[in-house]
Amino acid sequence: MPERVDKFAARRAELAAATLRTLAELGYARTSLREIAQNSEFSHGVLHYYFQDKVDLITHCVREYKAVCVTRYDQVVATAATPDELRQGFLDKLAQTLVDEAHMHRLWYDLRNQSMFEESFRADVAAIDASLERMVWRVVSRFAELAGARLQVTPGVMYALFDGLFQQALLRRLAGDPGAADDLRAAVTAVVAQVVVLDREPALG
Amino acid sequence: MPERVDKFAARRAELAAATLRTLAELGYARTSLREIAQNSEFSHGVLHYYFQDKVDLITHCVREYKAVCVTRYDQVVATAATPDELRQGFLDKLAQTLVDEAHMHRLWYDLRNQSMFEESFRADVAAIDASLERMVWRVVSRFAELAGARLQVTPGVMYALFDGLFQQALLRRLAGDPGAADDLRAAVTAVVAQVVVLDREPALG
DNA sequence: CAGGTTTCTTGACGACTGTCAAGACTTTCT
DNA sequence: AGAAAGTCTTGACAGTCGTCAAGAAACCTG
Repeated sequence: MPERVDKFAARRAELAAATLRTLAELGYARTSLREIAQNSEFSHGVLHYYFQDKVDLITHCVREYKAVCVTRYDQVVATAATPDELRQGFLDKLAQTLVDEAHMHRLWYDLRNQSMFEESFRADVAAIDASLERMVWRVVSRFAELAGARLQVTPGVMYALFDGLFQQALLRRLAGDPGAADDLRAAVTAVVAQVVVLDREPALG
Repeated sequence: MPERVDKFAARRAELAAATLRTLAELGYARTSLREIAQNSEFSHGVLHYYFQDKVDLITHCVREYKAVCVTRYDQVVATAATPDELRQGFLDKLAQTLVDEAHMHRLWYDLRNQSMFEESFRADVAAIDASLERMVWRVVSRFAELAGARLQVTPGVMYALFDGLFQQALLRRLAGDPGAADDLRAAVTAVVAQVVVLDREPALG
């Protein structure tokens, strides 16, 4: 039994990977099951053997996607010993993933947007969004700790700010703007400078 | 001739309105020409009489959408005489449009996301994004002027921050969260407090 | 090797898509 | 009035879609 279920799970993961590739390439609106199958080594019928229907398939993919994303900066957070080291490491990874995984990021925004229309995605998307928020908060709060500073905004606001900056950078990047990554670094740096305030130095009177 | 072209333009606008209604309701992925026609008083064939194809139709709608959005806060900016008045008026309109026009906003995010996949939308979407950026900047720079304060971020960064906050609020609002609007007001207020700094009072040492 | 189970392919179904041409209806013009 | 131009409907086309059932192929177990 355990071997059977492992093989079954492995196939599911294989097909999920093909689905994610296709979604990242074409977007949700133009991704079909036959196209997904062509991006795998199987035929289109097998998808209904491993997944109940299209929503089940995509939901499963979104959940897998979560695990990958959420740990992106954990290494940096764990090893950085100074605020500068943490900021540099974070900005490096941020700029790198903007460039290297642009297609996956646009997929995430696509699916998050679908959840505004399709009730069925809403719960999973909200859970991932919350995970990303915690991820950002881990980075920023650790930075404040190392810098001996206080944070002037809540985790939710912090995440929204970073997400807005990243999304704008992604739009520019996908439009071919070569300065997108550098500008993102500068923007994040500037915003952090406003929002992270040294102890005993309140921002506004 | 001028009457003819007016009538033609009026029909185009009428069909464009039906298209926007449909897109706001179903999202880009599930909007078909027949569905659009059913939301108008005409049959599906007429769309190809007034528009070249589906992309032409949607592009035209996106351009019309722009004109509506971009002037949302102009009145408030023009009439507000104090920083508090401007902030109150801006926050009121912001919270109101979040609730009243949630469907149109999710459509905008949907189309902006499509531009990450479809080259054909990219130029129009980028133009609208730039207009929105200028709109935000008109509000914020006027606020700084009234308050005798300096802005610590660029227009692009400012817009990205506001957009990120608004998008998170929209997600929560569409998920049924009744506190989304109030939290958006609080978040924007908090961020502005960090980013708008009184003259001769630099933010960080 | 035979028998049964799991896995995968094939082909079909009804429904839906964008597009377009043929023609009917309406309006305008002479 | 009739002719012409503009407007709109209808129905069809070639595709594509998600889904599923029938059966082939591969695999494991006896």
